[in-house]
Order: sequence, then structure tokens, then C-alpha cells
Amino acid sequence: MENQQDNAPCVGHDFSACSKRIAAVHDTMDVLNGKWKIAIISLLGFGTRRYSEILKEVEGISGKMLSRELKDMELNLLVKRTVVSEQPIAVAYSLTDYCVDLLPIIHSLAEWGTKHRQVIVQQIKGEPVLEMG
Amino acid sequence: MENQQDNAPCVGHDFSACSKRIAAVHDTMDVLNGKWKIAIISLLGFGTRRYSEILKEVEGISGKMLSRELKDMELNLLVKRTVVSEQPIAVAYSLTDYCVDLLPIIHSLAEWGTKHRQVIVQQIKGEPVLEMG
DNA sequence: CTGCATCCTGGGCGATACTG
DNA sequence: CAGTATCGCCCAGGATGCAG
Repeated sequence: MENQQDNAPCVGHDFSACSKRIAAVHDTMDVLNGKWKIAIISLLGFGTRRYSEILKEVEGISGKMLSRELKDMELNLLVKRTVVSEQPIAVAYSLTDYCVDLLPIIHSLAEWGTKHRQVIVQQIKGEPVLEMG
Repeated sequence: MENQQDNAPCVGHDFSACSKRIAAVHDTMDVLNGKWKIAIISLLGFGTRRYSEILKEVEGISGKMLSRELKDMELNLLVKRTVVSEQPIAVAYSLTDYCVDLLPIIHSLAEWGTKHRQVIVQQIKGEPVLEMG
């Protein structure tokens, strides 16, 4: 699979390298779908959190969505759910070792986001006010 | 911003590192929103493509969505649009240098997706899944 | 060929109330 | 505190048709 250069053009019938890569990325984004999962992973990357803590620290998420996302992520082996105490109930969530592999990627995403914000700001300041659709 | 260890727990008032990172990732995912942009970038990472080529190679995308995504990505300086010929009209799309920075990340995403697919298949087959955490 | 307008549907997601 | 149930909005995105 890796005898293909990253930036080599893929013309004609050298089709499969492209589509395989696209499919693989699709698999990942399928698991990371929705508005919240990446943020949750990013947060849990800083350490174990309880349900209510995530609710507070992930700005804007509702309880329903948090439950749903967490359950989904558990099924996909991204997070581990641990009942800490029964009365009152407390549940802790942490990343699986396997999901930890995503952290460097997500970190890169964060860095790019920071850079992008600057680039766009420059564009807006620099350009002679063009009306954007 | 980087005096924070990647895996250091962020408790109590060490709140801002978490939320800043989350916000930055959010910025990126905001730009990469929707079902198609990452796939398009991944494809264009293999080389310049024409509109109709992208339409064929990105499995499942409709013409409307492709136009929309491409326009959006152009505004965000992710792709460059070049009119190749007028009669009949032909348009080539390529990644900006700046968007090329995303390729390694997307490549990592692809690798993780491949791995994940295997893990999930193992899990479904009931094979002893690796012990997490 | 490239790309826009229109119509339409599914489901993602928010708000709120409720259970254990 | 953790999680579910219900209701409903809204918009991403599919299908189709038209225009330059």
C-alpha cells in the first residue's frame, strides 16, 4: 500500500490507491461522526472525567447528546465506562489505549485550526472588502 | 500554550488548556464540516483533478454537493480553482500549499481507520478483544 | 462540462421532563 | 448524579432540472 508516494498523481487506472485511502478516512470519520465526539476525546485526553464534568467542560453539549455519544463511543471501543460509586451514582469515562492513538492526530487538528484562524483573519483584513456569498 | 503536557490531567482551574484545545479543534472541524470535504482533500492530495473527475472518484457525492463544498473550500483557502479551457469549459481543482499541511493528518486518519476496521471485526467475531485500560 | 435553483426527506440535535 | 423519553425544529444532503 505504501509503494505509492503521498503526492504522486494517481491517474487513469491507478485508481485504487485513491479510493482505498478515501474509504479508510471515511471509516474513521464514520466513527467520529457528529458534532461532539472529537471534542469529547480531546477533553478526555487531558484525563478521566465524570459524566457531569464532561457536560460542563464541553461547551454547549446537551445531556441527551452526551449520553448518546458516550454510548456510541463505548461500542466503538473509544472510551471505557467505569461506575465509581453507586449511591449517589458516579461514572467515570476514560479513553481506551487504542483511542489514545487518536490524540496526536487531534492535537495536529488543533494546531491547524489555530493557524487557520489566523490565516482567515489576515485574509479579511488584507482584502479590499469583498462581499462573500 | 505548550507548557501543558499532552496527557497531564487538567483539574480544577487548569481549565483553559482543555477548552482552548477543544476550541481549536472545533475551528478545524468547522472548516472540514459535512460529509465530503475530507474525502475531497484526500483525493486532491493525489493530484489535481477536474470537477467531473472528482465527481466520479468521490463515491456517492452529488453534483450539487460537490459544487457547494468546493466553493466553500475555496473561500476557506483550501483549494485553488483554475479554469483550464473555455470551450468546452474545464475547471481544475488543486490543494493550496496551506491545505497540504492537512495531508499528513488525513493520512493518519486513514491509517487509524484501517486499524479500527480490523479491531471492530475482531470484536464482532467474538475473538478475545484486546484488554483496554 | 461546470454549476446553480428547487423541491423534499431523514435524522441530527436541542429543550424539557422524567426515572433510578 | 447518570441516563431515558418525548417532541419538534431545522438543515445537510439527495434527486432532478435548467443555464452558461
